[in-house]
Order: sequence, then C-alpha cells, then structure tokens
Amino acid sequence: MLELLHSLVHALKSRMHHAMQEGGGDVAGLAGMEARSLGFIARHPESTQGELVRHSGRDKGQIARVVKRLRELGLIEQVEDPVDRRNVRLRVTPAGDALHRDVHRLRKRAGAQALAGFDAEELAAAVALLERMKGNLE
Amino acid sequence: MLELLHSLVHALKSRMHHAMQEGGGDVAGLAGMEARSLGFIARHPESTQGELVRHSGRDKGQIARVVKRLRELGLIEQVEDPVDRRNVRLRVTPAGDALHRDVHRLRKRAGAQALAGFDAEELAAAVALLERMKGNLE
DNA sequence: GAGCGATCGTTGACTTTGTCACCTTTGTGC
DNA sequence: GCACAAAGGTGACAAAGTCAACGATCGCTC
Repeated sequence: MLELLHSLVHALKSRMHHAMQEGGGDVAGLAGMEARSLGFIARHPESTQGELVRHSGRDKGQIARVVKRLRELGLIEQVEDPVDRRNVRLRVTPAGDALHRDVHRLRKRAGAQALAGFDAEELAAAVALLERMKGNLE
Repeated sequence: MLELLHSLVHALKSRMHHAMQEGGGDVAGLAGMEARSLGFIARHPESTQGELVRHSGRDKGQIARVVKRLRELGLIEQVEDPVDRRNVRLRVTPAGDALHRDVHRLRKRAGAQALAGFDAEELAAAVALLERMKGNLE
C-alpha cells in the first residue's frame, strides 16, 4: 500500500517533470516544488509564506528558498502586511500568472491520464479516501 | 488531487523517517530508499537489480548506488547468475533480514495510522483505485 | 569467429528536495 | 522595559533523482 503510493507519486512527478521540460519555453526553468508553490500562490493570493508551509507540509526553510527563487524569476511579488510586518503576503505577477496557467494545463493533462476511465463517482471516492488518510496523519 | 497525493506521500515519508530515527538502533542508519529496496529484496529473493529498477520505477543508476550501500552495510549479498553473467541476483543476509523485519514493523505501524478507521472494503477500494491510476501511467 | 546491437550494471557530475539548527525582526503580554 | 512567541531567512548538509557515458556480457548474423 505504501509502496503503491510511493511509486504512483513518483510516476506522476516524473511525468510532470518531463512534460515541463519538453513543453519548452519558460516552464522548463521551473522545478517541481517551484511550480507547485506558484500554483498555491496563484490560487490563494495574499497568503503568507507560513500558510504555504502549513498547506504543503514542507519545511519553512525550503519554502523560504522556493519563494526567493520565484521572486528572483519575477513570477511573484511580496506585499508588506501593514498590520503585522513580520508577514509577507505573496501574489503572482502577470508573468507568474501566465506561467501558472501553462503549468496548470500540464498538470491537468497528467492528472487526466492517471484518472483515465474514472467516472465522477470514482474520482470522488478516491479523493475522499485520500483525504481521510491525510487527516489521519495530523 | 495531485496536490493531495503529494502531501499525503510526503507526510508518510516524514513519519517513516522519524520513526526510523527514533526507533534507534540499526534502522536509524538506513535512508528511506534503502529501507524500501531492502524490503523488495527480502520479498523477492534472487531477483536482479533490473527487476528492482522496473518495480520501483527509479533510475537504474540510483538503484545501483542503493544496492552498493546495502552491500557495504552487509545487509544483502550478490550471487552471480551462472546462466547470464551480466545479471546479479540479490538476496538478504541474516542481518539484512532482521533489519528488514524492524523496518516492516515500523512501516506497518505508519500504514495503520494512515488507514485508521478503514474497513477491509474501503482498503480494497483504495488499493484498487490507486492501482488503476498507476496502471494508467504505463 | 568477428562484428553488431541490446542488455545489465557501474560511475561521474549534477540538480532538486528535504532536514536541522540557528539567526534576525517583529509582535504580544506582562 | 522585559521575556517570550511567531514569521521569515540562512548555512550546512543528507537524501533523492536525473542524465550521459562506460565496460562487460550476451544473442545474433554473416
């Protein structure tokens, strides 16, 4: 079971990685974590780095570096939170948004391939089971 | 969905990693991939490195290094295949078998926590769905 | 048997991901 | 003011993954 999950996720990562390389253009310069983080920021504008940390379950140091890289690439920008200046609110730039759409397209395609032959009911069941598992680990 | 899978697997990895560190003793010296590969060899004695590569989906170079490390740790040993001398058949040593049992215990515990509240039917459904997804990617 | 391509494993060089321990800055509650 | 917590940043490192090249061996064919 654990093995199965591992190899499935590895296969998905690998697919996405190759799709991003072959897709060429700007997406090729993004690493997987960077692409995923960009996606989170695009979906949750004005969120802080800490929220990204909590949502992804990754180390905050790692996230700090990923965010730094995305900023250097000009894909996101930071806004100071006037209320609490420790917080850094993140949002995508137009360039980041465009790139995010490209990534999203590839991600959707990879997901669609993995879920080929699933009807809505099965998809919902899969998501529910996975979410219960994730919930069990918190 | 992809995000969900990623974070679930990440959480599982993290659990296993900590369990192996805290468990102390010899398991603490094993990295995750090493532990998983040891498990495969224990479950499939006399298999070749190539079979491990195909089963895990990992790069053969990576597997070669993992196998090398396991050999240096005295956990597995190689037997020359008399028929095809390119093949190297792998099997666990007594020490490797003992360690494998420890790892298996920890893995089982981590899996049990993730699957808490699942009845046999749900478990089977989850495995079936995941296997279909994995199959779709080949 | 010599040549040729395929397969198995090995190695080097490298990038990405993850982990841990510390640090600074800022806010909160005495 | 002070101690303490929280947000983020950095250094150092370990683990994981990727790619390309290589030697050895095998199967096949001429």
